Amino acid sequence: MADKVVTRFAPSPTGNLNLGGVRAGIFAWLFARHNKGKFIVRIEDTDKERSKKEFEENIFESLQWLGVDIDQKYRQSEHAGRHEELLRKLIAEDKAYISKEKPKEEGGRTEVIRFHNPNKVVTFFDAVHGQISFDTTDLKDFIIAKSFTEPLFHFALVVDDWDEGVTHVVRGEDHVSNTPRQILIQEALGAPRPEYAHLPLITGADRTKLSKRKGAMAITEYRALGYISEAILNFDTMLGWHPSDEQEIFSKEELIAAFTLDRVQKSPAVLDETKLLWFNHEHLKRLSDNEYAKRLEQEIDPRLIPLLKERAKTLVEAREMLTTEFGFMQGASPSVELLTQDGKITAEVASNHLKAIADMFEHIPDEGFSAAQIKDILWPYATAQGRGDVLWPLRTALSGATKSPDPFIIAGLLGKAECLARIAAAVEKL
RNA sequence: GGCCCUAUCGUCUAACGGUUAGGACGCCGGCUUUUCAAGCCGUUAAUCCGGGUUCGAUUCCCGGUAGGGUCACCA
Repeated sequence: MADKVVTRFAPSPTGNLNLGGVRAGIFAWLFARHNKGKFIVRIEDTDKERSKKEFEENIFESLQWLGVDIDQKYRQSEHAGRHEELLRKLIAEDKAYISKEKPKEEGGRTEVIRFHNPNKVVTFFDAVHGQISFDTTDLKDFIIAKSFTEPLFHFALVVDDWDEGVTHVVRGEDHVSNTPRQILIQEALGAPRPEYAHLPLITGADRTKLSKRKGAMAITEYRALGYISEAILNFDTMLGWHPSDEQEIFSKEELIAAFTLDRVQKSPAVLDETKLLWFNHEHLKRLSDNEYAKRLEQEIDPRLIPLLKERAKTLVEAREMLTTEFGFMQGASPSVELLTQDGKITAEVASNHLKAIADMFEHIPDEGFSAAQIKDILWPYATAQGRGDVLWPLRTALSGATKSPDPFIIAGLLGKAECLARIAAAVEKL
């Protein structure tokens, strides 16, 4: 523990980052930040056929959006010289050799570099699973490079982790079975063994690993759907990790302060979008009004923000509400059916109540025309006359909508003159 | 199939040998300023099975079963 903690996230740029993939990055980063260590992102681009620039960009864009700050960035291909050097060294020491092969496919290569497997049992300690042992004999003399300039990821990864001083390898559980061969390479190279922590997988409803093929959404798609980064970060962390108390909503700083590897779950977790929606709403509610407006990225009456926070679970939903539940801000033209609740209230009753309300409104001074004030004045009347009969016509006269906030809030928002105008228009129709 | 990992409400999880097995999401029901949300209250719901160890197992051990991961000249 004397050494400074160094972790890394090593994605291959072969697809957009999804909740499963980024989880390894988040945990490695959380662990580094919690221990005041260093966090590295290394793009594993040794597979030139499948690696794409756009995916690399998507990875960095997603991390940045989530607030996962990076101390150092590498690209594996930048280290080709070093990989070749150590490949030659291993061969010189007879720990690896050039192997003649019969090509598997048309035009395949006839030579590859294989590792001299010492055929031993490798035991390592995993921070989440405890001790794990493998007999590496099954691995045979596995291939570590296609050629001196084309190392395979097992080899390149070990070299890079060593050179970059990585002390803790935090990654998905799908890598446990890769670990023994990487340890063998480390030992041949004389590289130190880092600590390992293999995270449980995140699965879809079918309980298999999340993958783009099965429609796992990219982080950037969640953003487009109106999710905010605080919620994604919090939710993704809670999938497979749990604090010692019952707190559920965490800010980024709280997550860093609370995160430890020993509270990481051993078993895989199913991704539940419903709970994500709840997390999103909770974090949306916690945003300051200013911040909320900024995230909405559109002009909005600031008085609407607290109401939107209460009702909308995503930013997209909030934007939609501006034209539905809050469409009354732009005007209202209720039908007679709406005003009378499809005839449940007679036109005469509705009309009389509206006239009475207009009269009461007239007597409220402009500066006292607030939701609370209006309610105080109207409530006794509504209670005496039948709340449904009074409040429904009023709400629909003002909103023209089946769904809206309550009539007092609407009235406060519209102001006295507008209310009187809309009530008069409704009375006219009845 | 070999090897490895895992196993508590539908889902995320708590309980590091002794609890009426706790919380959250969802569902359902109720209440509320009788629209729609939100909010509040409540209900429903779980230790995979079988053996041990122990005075006592969700917890420790073994076996079974089930699920997953991995077995590339991908990462």
